[in-house]
Amino acid sequence: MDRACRGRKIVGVRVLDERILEGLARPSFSAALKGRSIDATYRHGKQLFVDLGGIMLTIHLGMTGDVAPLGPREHVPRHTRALLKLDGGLRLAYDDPRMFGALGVAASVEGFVKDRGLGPDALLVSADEFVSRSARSSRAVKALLLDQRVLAGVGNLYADEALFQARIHPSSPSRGLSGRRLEALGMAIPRVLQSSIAAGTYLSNLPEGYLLRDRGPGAPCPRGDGHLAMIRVGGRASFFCPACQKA
DNA sequence: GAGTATGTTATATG
DNA sequence: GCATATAACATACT
Repeated sequence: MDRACRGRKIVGVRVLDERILEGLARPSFSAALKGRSIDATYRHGKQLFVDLGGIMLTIHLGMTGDVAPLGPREHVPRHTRALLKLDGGLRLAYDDPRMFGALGVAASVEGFVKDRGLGPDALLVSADEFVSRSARSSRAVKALLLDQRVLAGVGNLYADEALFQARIHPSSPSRGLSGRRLEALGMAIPRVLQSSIAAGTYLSNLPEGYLLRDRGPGAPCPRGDGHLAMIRVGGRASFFCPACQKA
């Protein structure tokens, strides 16, 4: 998106379904964006920001959202909820079947992060900082990983992977874990995310030994320690190896 | 029709 | 007050 759109001017805004707008209505959203140029793009956790010089367009993809630059003849995706027309004939589609994502406007990245109480970015966080933010909680460690106020950017799948790599049972209360264990988890988080990026987010392209390459009930443990089990933690399906991730 | 799904948040319950 | 659980959002798929 940055490559395709940086330097372009927004010449038209079409909101096809107003329900994806967060905190403002169609007319003010369009007015805020129209005529502005895309200066830069930023990210904090799962939240995306498009710097329009003075204001930020905020984008969250939810579970099924996608931002797609479209060529002049290219078809608009089926569940496009908003369409930005850029100069030079380029269009940018926000496609989101389940509409769990959202578009909005914010004054700055810092302000947005503060307002939402988002934790540090999971890709950049140090193991020490992760440990200090999670060590004293009685909550299940997986619920902490998914709590964007503790750490911003880890979702259900990558939480499972990081816990597997650190050999931690997903429902362990984090305060019962040794400093060493928590530190191993803190180191696993950015490593897992980097691997996923390197794999183009295709789970089958992840390195050997990753649980996510075959995450399903009864799938073999990549370490050869039996097979995976599924439980619910924090309402989310959680796959783990009962043999190497002991409670 | 039931149940599931890579997310977040408001409300309910213990 | 705290933590956890559930519902809600909307669509696709098995």
